[in-house]
Amino acid sequence: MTETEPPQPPPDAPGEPDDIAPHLMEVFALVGPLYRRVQRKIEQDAPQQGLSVGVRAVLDLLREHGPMTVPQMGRAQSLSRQFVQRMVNDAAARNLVATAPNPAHQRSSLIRLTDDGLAAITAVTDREHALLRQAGGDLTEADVATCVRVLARMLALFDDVDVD
Amino acid sequence: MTETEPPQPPPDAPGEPDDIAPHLMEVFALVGPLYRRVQRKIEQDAPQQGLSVGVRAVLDLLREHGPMTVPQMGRAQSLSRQFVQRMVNDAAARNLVATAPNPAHQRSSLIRLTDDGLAAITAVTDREHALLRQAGGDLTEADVATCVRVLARMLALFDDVDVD
DNA sequence: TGAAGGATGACAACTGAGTTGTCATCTTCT
DNA sequence: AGAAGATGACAACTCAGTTGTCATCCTTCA
Repeated sequence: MTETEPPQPPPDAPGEPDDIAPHLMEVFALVGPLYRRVQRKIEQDAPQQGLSVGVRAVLDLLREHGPMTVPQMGRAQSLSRQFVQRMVNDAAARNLVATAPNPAHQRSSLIRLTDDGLAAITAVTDREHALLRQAGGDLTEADVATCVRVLARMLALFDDVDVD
Repeated sequence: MTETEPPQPPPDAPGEPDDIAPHLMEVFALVGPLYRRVQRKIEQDAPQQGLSVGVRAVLDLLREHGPMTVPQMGRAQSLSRQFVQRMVNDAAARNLVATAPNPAHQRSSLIRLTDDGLAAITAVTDREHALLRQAGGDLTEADVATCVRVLARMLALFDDVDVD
């Protein structure tokens, strides 16, 4: 980074020992740029597969969770049902996913990964694993676990923001 | 969250004790939804001020860093110069920022917060502080600091992704 | 059993963030 | 002085994601 200063939180009232709100603001400040760069990187990394972040998210979810319906995926990622549907349609057009009959629901079929889809998402995540291994450096698993905990906590805070 | 499962990283080769790459992938998985929800929340929270995330980022930067030029801000946030310029123009049209002559550069003037701008960004961040205080819960400052460290590390990884 | 109300798929229009491209002018470097 | 780079201005564009609407299907309950 060339000119990015570490954020200087405005001076605190020294009377409040663990008001962590300003520190959480730093997290926000980091999440924005990180999200943008990761998005750009994903596009750069997988132009041949033509995996948009949306399609990628769908494949990821299916690999981790097994076959699901479109609305289930939307809820799981707090994305609109319609958007997920569009991503699934995209993926289906490329033979990355296929529909399987849903025993529990006639109208809403299960979406599952095809072999092509599994190969595609595996290739992408393998590449990312390799990249992230470089990032490892001085970070311990505990550090990362803590980070995940903090982010999850913040995410939960915004849970009430609903969709659809 | 209703249906979000904790991500199940695909089984690892057990021979590598601290391959943290899969855990960093969890961070990715969290950053996306968090970014989206925060964005939505910012809009909801400040509709009266009409602060888009872009304008908000500009005001934030100016408050923390003092007057800067547009290209400096772009580099600091890894955003395109042109985009930042548009946000600054927006903000200037609402009298949230003003241009000051730049002693070091005739063409590229310094952008500074106006009183209105300071009031606006202060109001917004105060509201956010209040929100985040709720999130505090069982998180310690050390936790959050660790989180910031991890995110910063990941961000640095993507530093080469350049703009303009 | 038969509505009523909710969930789903399909399609379209829209917003907002952010980029890319281009050109003219201004600065800086040699 | 001249070349190369930085800046402002403006426009076109992409991409993520939402909102709205309608018709069909599923579920529940009186």
